[in-house]
Amino acid sequence: MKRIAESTVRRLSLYLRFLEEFEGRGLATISSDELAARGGTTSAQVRKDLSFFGSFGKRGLGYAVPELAARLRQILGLGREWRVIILGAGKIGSALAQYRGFWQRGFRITAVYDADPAKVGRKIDGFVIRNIEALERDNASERADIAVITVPAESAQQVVDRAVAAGIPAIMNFAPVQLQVPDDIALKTVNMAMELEGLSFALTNRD
Amino acid sequence: MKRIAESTVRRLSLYLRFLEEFEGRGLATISSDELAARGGTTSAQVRKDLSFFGSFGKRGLGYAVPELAARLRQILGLGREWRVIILGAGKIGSALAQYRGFWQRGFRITAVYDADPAKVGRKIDGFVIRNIEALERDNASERADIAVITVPAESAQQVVDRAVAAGIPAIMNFAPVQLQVPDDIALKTVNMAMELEGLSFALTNRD
DNA sequence: CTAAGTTTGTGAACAAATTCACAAGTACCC
DNA sequence: GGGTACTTGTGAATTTGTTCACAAACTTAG
Repeated sequence: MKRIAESTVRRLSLYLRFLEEFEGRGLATISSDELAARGGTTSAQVRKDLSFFGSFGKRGLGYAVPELAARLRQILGLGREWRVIILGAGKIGSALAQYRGFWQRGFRITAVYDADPAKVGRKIDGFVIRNIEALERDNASERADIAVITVPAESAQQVVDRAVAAGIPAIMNFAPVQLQVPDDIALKTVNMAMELEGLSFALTNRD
Repeated sequence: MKRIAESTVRRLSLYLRFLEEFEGRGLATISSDELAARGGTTSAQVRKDLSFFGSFGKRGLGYAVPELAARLRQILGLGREWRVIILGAGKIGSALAQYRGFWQRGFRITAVYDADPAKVGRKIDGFVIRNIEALERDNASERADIAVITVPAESAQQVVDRAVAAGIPAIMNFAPVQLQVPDDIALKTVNMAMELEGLSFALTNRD
């Protein structure tokens, strides 16, 4: 298959969200124009994005809402459950552990780890915080799909190295650093400081 | 000035982080090659990014670390303090209110709001949670620069509408929805569900 | 002062992503 | 059944972003 741009994947994710909303309202079909208006893009963009994966619409009519939603879920790999562990039981890690929105889309948090002996053994939302020293051993049997990194910047690289060594194939990084991982590991970084600086730039350089 | 791509701004932010690290180690100069290696890009990209704003280097030598850092801070608008309010005192909002990393870069959290009467009046990290009904009134005198939206998806649009009506010119959105704002308002959305779906896609469609 | 060795800044070439534009289907009405 | 009104799917055109490649400028050594 042709390589798919990251921006395309993000938009598919958006489209799916809208489709689910329409599905809830019981609408049967939707046009690329309606999807586009909702997502702040153009109808041509919507059709091009979908065309990478096949042709799902009916000319003159549009797309069948439940079918397109099902196809997008399949494309995005949301037809299964993903096992997610959280590394770092600080403020952000704890907040994510308690966030219900993930469960809904098939992302199951299966464990929370921390390096601080004072935190290990305590509970967050039903999870007993485990010692990060046990990560490799635990993961030999528990096999997580995604590790969420919420440790301080200073220790993020060594924690991600451990996660990779333990065989975890995807990393979602919240630490404000650029992490190095092997090519075959999927990595996404959410850097709030960088986003704020983007706003700072926009506010400073507007006409 | 020519329009600057968002990707360029993100990289400037990265470069600045590295420069500050180098500054801390007392290094006097750095080449575009060294900066590039650190940020996972190319030296040509670094030079092109900087060239939009002027020419800061010395041929044969590289860039003076403290000077380039200062220029980048100026370009990104980090030479001043930004007043930030948090709208939504749930798990994520509270975690952000307590996060120290923002302060360091000049983003000062000045207030936390919530709509839930049970939360209003309580304290988070020294901030008394205010009633969101008071937003417009408060902001007439307090004039925040950036509003961080951490309310549930259902109420995010109405909250952002209020923030815009109150005269806040920049929005950082953590609610998992696509917000509509006027053209002259700066908006960044961090959607964790979407990032996770990106990882799901990567894990599903790798060779 | 000259020669050798670096490294910047930038137009030009290239690649990637988006938008255009239109033929080819489909539905609906009379 | 024929005509009208829509809407998709997709090559081609355009725009945007990245990489190349090299002259110009500077440093250092002798």
